[in-house]
Amino acid sequence: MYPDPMALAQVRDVATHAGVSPATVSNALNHPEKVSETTRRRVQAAIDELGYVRNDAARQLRQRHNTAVGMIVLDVANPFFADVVRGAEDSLGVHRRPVLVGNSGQDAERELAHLRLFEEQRVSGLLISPVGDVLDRLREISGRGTPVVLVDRHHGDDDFPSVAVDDELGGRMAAEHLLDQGRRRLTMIGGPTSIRQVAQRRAGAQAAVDAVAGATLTTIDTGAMDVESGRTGARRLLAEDAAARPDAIFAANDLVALGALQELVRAGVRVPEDVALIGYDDIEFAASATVPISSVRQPALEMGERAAALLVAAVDDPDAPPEHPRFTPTLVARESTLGG
Amino acid sequence: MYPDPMALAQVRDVATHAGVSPATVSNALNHPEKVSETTRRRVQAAIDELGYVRNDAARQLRQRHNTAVGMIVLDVANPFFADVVRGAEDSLGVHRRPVLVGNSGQDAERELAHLRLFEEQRVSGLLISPVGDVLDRLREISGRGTPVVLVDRHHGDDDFPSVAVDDELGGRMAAEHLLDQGRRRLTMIGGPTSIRQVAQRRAGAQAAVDAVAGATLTTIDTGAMDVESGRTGARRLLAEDAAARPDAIFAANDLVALGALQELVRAGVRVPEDVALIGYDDIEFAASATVPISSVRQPALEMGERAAALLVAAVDDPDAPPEHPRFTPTLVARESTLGG
DNA sequence: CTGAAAGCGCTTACAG
DNA sequence: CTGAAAGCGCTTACAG
Repeated sequence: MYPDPMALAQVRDVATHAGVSPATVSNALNHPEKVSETTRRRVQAAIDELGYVRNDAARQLRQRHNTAVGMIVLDVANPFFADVVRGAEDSLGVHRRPVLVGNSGQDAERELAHLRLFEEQRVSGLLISPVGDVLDRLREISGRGTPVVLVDRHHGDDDFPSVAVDDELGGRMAAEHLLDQGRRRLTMIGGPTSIRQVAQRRAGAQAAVDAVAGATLTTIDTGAMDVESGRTGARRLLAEDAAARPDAIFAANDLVALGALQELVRAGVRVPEDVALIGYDDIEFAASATVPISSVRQPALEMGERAAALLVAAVDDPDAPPEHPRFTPTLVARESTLGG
Repeated sequence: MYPDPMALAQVRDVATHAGVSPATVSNALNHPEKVSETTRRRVQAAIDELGYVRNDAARQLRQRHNTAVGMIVLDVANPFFADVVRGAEDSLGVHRRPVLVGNSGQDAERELAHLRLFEEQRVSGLLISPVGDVLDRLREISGRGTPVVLVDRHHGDDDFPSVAVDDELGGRMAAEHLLDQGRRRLTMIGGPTSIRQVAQRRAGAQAAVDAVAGATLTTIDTGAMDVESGRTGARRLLAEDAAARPDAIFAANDLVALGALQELVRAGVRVPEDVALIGYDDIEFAASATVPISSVRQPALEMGERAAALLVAAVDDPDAPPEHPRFTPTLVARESTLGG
């Protein structure tokens, strides 16, 4: 079906060219200390001359070991996850492990496809921030020998290590901050609520609201968590009766907050005077928005680094008890919630 | 060195379990039309029961063909490239080709490492926006049979297809817009200038400035193109004598523009009254900045889609003459350059 | 429609 | 330090 790649040089060609055996070529490449200086140089010269490029599939098949690590994230276009990935890459780079990144885009099917692909590739480990209901699937994969580390998520009964931030606490911090500013009619924008992060942040906010008499929390489920969803959510909110309108918005993440802000500004609604606005993640762009956006900060880089470290530990010792480090979110108050 | 993965089920186990031969298992999986309905179901049942997961390395070795495509981008954390990747993924997904993304992070060494890894993996093609001086390297790779498509770059004498935007035109548009607003002392912030995009945008801006008597263009080379570089660049600019200060900034991309804006606002410099500011790429966050930032828009999604299409075409017919579609940038004027 | 045999391109014991 | 032989787990002609 596809054109045959032209005849590439193989170990045996290199061997012939250098006047040694294939085994020696392989040793020169993989165990240089086993080969004499002279031979090594002759082999290298032959490699350069022939433009030999090792076939990784054959190598992996024989070695029964793939150094690469697979990473599946909710949304690569979200700067928060971009930073988590960067943290993992930095950490794994030290161990000379390439990171293959798969983007689920909050789509459960794409998530499954990536899981399958990575397992077929026999990656040495898997880092994942799950969208769908894949815990059973992950248990199977892990049971077959591929270590799994959960990123940005933790179940009490998890069989695998995880790195998480206390989302319930974060949600509570966001809501308490809004309440402290005198706001009482809160709305949360984001979704889908089936995503654990969203549900937990909402639960935390609900707890804070319940503790204050007369305070309320409603929800606008946008089904996604990008800038466009923020715009949609804000539009739905603006369609409501102005009198009943909330006086504070808790956006499930900063992308949503940015979209909501755009729409509010366009509609002439003043932030924070008419509506206070707080986001989540504290991505770089929150601070430089039209109105600088308050946010609940998560340590993205550190989370990625730590997750990678847990994975390397699990690869080295599959029987070690799983750790579940938990990071604490911090509130970053800016103009969008202050001085309203 | 690493713990042996436990004995996973293999085709022969599935075959035994289903009471057929390994060849039939393989056919059931890869050429279902060659296998009877009953047999196919028995095989599938055995697969499910044993939790068989195909070994991709063995498959690839035998098939001599990898469907995956490798993509190397300058900076995954830049929303512009995130969109280019998304465009490529959308387009390649239709052809059922997974995209493996490698991030060079504007680092020539990481770029080479990814090139080597992808070629060893025998990816069916390579999409790359090059950082370093890798054209010779790419010619070798392409000569060995891996089709290469250049993204966001075009050399007149390229042996491979490419997708590009006219950066010189974009640079000229940015500068002309600033000049039209009555600005005369322009500064470009970005870098390194060794990156072709930066050099060409600058050349275009220079041409525009040269056409206007009394207009000048200076450069602040920041060595990188992220938000932090924008801050650094603006700080260096603010350290200059206020009288000699430029009245307009052309940031090499929007991340740099956002960083510069942050620093200017902090220093109490008014945008656009004291200094006009224009960026490049028109990422989503430019429009929602403290002061909405003017920008030169590049069609990121379309570029990714088109590049992927060219790659698929090159895979299907390696001897087709390379195409070099070129997109036209468009100016998006916002508050940061208007009404100063 | 099904199966026996060969082979993809490496690396790994093992013997020398 | 070097090489002959075996084998990693699949898929592909080919024969039946």
